[in-house]
Amino acid sequence: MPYSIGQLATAADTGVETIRYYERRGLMPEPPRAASGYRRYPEDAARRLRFIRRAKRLGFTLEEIRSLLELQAGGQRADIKRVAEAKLAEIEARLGDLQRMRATLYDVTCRCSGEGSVDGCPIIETLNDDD
Amino acid sequence: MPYSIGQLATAADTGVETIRYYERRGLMPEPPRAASGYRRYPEDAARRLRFIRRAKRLGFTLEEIRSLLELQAGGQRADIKRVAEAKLAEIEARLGDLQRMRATLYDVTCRCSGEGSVDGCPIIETLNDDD
DNA sequence: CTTGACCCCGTACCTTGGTACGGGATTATG
DNA sequence: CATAATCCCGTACCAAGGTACGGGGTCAAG
Repeated sequence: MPYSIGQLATAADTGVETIRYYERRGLMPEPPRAASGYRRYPEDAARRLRFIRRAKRLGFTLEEIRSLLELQAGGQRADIKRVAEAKLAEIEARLGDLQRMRATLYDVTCRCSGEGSVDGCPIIETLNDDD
Repeated sequence: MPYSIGQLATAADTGVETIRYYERRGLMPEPPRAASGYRRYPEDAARRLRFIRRAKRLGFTLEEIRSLLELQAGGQRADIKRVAEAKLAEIEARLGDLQRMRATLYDVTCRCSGEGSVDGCPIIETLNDDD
């Protein structure tokens, strides 16, 4: 007994609009239709939606997830690994950026007494000083 | 001798459109105009643009920068510090998210041999397994 | 004094990941 | 069988931070 789009949305804890959006983006295959035009999803559709959600949590974009799903259905393990390693590198780069931001913000908030006028506030001075 | 918007853009290494956008967003004050309607920027306009760029590099949004600029021109140091501490907390939260992503991605790419078909690929299995 | 570079303004467009709206058809419930 | 819930489709809208475009006015050099 196939799912309607609403039942699938409930089963996968997502929105109907989201499923239709994923279909437009090529992440969900176009399902067969009833005579009325209603989408009829097979059992494994919910599994695919969960795959998408987990991949999102790992930082993959929808476009990347689309290609992971393609590779899952007919690619080499090496291709998958390449995609994952690229994402790992990207995340490490973002981590580096954020760590630099944190270091500066931490330094600057520690040095700010939090009392008095803004004149001489180390936070403002840091933003005004040359790099 | 005041800057034209193009000269200011060159001096601050930004785009003309960006300056006009910052003006609309309330980050740059509306400058006096020549009789022709051309904007005439005072000397310190470039300094303000550099302030904005540095604040962006620390992770502040334009809206937050707008309020930092307001506070700079008449606030208490405590207000500045509150804004900076909130941003620090936000960045630390994002760091936590990214570190969790990195840990999983690192684990999963290490466990993937990178050879053979996708069947049994630990990356794909991780994405298919229950949380 | 003409030509090109610059400036004006308003508006549309871009990315990413959806969400909302509206009008019309269908299905499920009481 | 009437009515509510669900579904269809296309399109518009949201955040954020800009970028691009088009039609027209202005300024500087040759």
